[in-house]
Amino acid sequence: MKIKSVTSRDVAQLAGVSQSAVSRSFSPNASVSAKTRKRVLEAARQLGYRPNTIARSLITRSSKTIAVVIYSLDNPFYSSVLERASKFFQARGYHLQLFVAPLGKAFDEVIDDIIRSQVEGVLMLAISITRAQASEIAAVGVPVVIINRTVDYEGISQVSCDNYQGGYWAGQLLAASGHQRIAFLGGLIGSSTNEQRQAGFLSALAERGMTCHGVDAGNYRYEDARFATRRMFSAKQVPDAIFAANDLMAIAAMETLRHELGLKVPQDVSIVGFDDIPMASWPSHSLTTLQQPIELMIVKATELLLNQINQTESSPDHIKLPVTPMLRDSARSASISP
Amino acid sequence: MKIKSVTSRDVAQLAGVSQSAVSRSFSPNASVSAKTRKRVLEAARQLGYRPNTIARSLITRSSKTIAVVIYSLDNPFYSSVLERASKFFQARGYHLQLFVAPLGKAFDEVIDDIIRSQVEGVLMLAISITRAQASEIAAVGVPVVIINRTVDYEGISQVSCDNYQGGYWAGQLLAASGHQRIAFLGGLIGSSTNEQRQAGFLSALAERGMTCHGVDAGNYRYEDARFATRRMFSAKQVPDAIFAANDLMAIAAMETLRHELGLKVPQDVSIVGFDDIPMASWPSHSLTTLQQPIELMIVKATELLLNQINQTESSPDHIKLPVTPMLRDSARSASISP
DNA sequence: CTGAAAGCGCTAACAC
DNA sequence: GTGTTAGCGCTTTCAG
Repeated sequence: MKIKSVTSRDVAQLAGVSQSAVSRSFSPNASVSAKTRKRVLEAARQLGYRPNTIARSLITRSSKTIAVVIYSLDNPFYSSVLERASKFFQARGYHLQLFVAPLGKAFDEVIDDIIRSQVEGVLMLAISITRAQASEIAAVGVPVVIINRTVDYEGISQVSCDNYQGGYWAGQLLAASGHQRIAFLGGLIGSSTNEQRQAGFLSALAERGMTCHGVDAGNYRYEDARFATRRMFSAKQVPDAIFAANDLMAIAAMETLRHELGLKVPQDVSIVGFDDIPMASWPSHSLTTLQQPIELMIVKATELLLNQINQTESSPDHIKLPVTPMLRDSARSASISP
Repeated sequence: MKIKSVTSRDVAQLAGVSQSAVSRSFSPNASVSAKTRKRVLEAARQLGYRPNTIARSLITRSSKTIAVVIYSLDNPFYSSVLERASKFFQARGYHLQLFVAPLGKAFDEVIDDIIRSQVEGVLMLAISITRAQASEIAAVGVPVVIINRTVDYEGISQVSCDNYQGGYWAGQLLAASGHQRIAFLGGLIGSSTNEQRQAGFLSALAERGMTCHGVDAGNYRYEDARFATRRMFSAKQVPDAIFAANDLMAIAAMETLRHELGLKVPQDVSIVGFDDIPMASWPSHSLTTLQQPIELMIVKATELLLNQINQTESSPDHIKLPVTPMLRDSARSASISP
C-alpha cells in the first residue's frame, strides 16, 4: 500500500530551511534555534508532515520495538500480563509487536520473523522453547525474557514465581486438613510450571507419608480440565481433594463437580488452584489459590529487558518471585505447621 | 541498542555474487538462477544473515504492519478478538502492532504515533473516537476499521453487531415473561454499543406499555457493575429483572444478588447479558445472553481492512451482523410473540 | 540471468 | 546554530 507521503524535504522547502534543520526540529534535544523550530513545525503542520519512523529506525539502528510472544489469551492471567506490559513499554516510548506462537515446528518461523523485524527485545509469555531455539535467538544478540517458563539455557532471562513452593503449600494445606485422596489436575505436560508445581505438591504429600491419589492433565484449559475431572471421578475410588495447576482448571473442576456430578465443594471435595485470576475471587467460586505477583513479575521482566537493551546490566538473570496463598472457601482450611 | 549485523553485502562477498543477487535470492519471485540462489542461501546460512525488514519497508513503502488499538483486555470478549485477529493477520504475512489506548486527550498522541509508524491499516476494538480524530486518520489515507463502536464519519469502516436488535430481544423476553420492574445495567456512558442496546431495550418495553424501572451504569466492568447493583437494590422498590449491557456486568450482578443480597436468580431476579463470553456458559452462571458472532466479525473486519489496503474495494463500509439469543437459566423463559 | 547504480526518508558527523 | 555530505540496508530500474 503506497500513499504519497510528505517528507522532511517538502517541509524544508516550505519553511525555507535545510532538510537537516527539519530533522533537528523533530529531535528532542538537538541544537536548533527556537525560531527555526517554530517555522519548521508550522510548515510541518500545514503539510501534515510526520517523521517516518521506519527511516529513522534504519539509520539509528534502533526500532524501539519489543516483540511479545504469547501462546493464547484464553487464560485471563496472560491477557492481564499482556495489557500491563503494553502500557509499561508504551510509557517508555517502545512499540509492541504481538506474535501469537503456533505450536511445534512453525514456531521456528516466528523466531525468524521476529529477528528480521529488528526488535530490540523479546518478551515471551508462557512460551516453552528448546535450547536450540533459545541459542538461535541469543546468537543474534537480542535480549529475551521469558515469563513463567524455564529453559535450560543461561543466555536468556527468566522471571517466574516459586512454583515449587506454591505446589508445596497446596499439598501441605490439603494434607494437613485431613484429606485422604488428593489428586493433581495437571497443566500442559512437559511445561516447566506444571512440573515444578507438581513436584512441590508431591513432596509436601510425601513429607506426610502420603501419595498422590491420581494425576490427570487439563492442559491449562477449561474444557480439557472438565474432561479430566470427569475421568477422575468415574473411577471407583474418587478424590476428596484436587490441586489444579491453574485457576482456570480449578474452576472447571469445581463446575463439573457441583453442576454435573452433584458433589459439594468443599464439603465433598476441596479444590486449590494457582494464579489468582479475577474469577477466582468471584463469590461463586471463591477459590483458594496461590497468587502470582503479576505486577511485580512484569516490573522485573520489563526492567530486565530494558537493562539489557541499554547495556546497563548485560547479564541475563533468573528471577523467582514468591507466591501468596489466598485462603478462600474452596478448600477446607486447617492450620499448616511444617 | 545496536548490534553488529550482517548485511546482504557481506553475504554477496562470501557467495561471490553481487549484492542485488542476494536481494533477489530472498525475494519469492525474482529472476535468479537456482544455482545462484542456492549459493547465496548457503552463504547466508553460514553468516546467519536475515534480510532487514526495516530497510525493506523503507524502499518498498510497505510495512506489512497493522495497528491494533484496544482499550482494555479485562473483558474476555476482546482478548478473544485480539487473539483471533492476530492469527488471521499473521497468516497473511502481516505484523501486528499493539496499542493500548489511554483515555481522553492522550489518545491523540497514540494516533500520531500510529501514523508515524507507517502501518498499513488500523483495527480498533471498542474504541470510541471523535469525528475530528477519525478524519485526522482518514486524511493520511490509512484504512481504519472499528469493531464494536460507531463513529459519525463515513471515511471509516465499522463492523458491529445489531446492538439495537439485541437490546430489543432482551427487553421483549423480560417483558413477555411477566417481569414488572425491569432495570438496565448500562455500560460505558456515551459509547455507541451502550446506547444502541439501551434504545432497543427501551423500545421493546415501550411496545408493551412498560417503562424501565431504573438505569445505572457499570462501565462494562465487573467491579463497577457490582457497585451499581448494590445501588439498584438499596432502593425501596427493587428490580425483578436486569438487562446488563455486557456479560461481565451481568455476572457481576448475579454474584452480588446471590452471594451478597441473598436473592435467587432467576426466581427473584432475572438477568440477561450481552456478548456470550466463555464464562456465560459456565454452569454456575448459565447466563441468558445475546451472542455476538465474534468469528464473523473478525473475518469481516479483517477482509474490509485488507481490501482497502489492496485497493480491491476502496470504499469504507458499515457492516452490521445479527446477534443470536442464547437461552440459558438466568432468566425465566417465556414465549416471545411480537 | 546478473551487476551497477540510484535512491527510499532520515540522522549524524563535519565544516562553516 | 545551520547547511552540506554521507550513508543506514535494501529493492529496483537499467544495461548488458
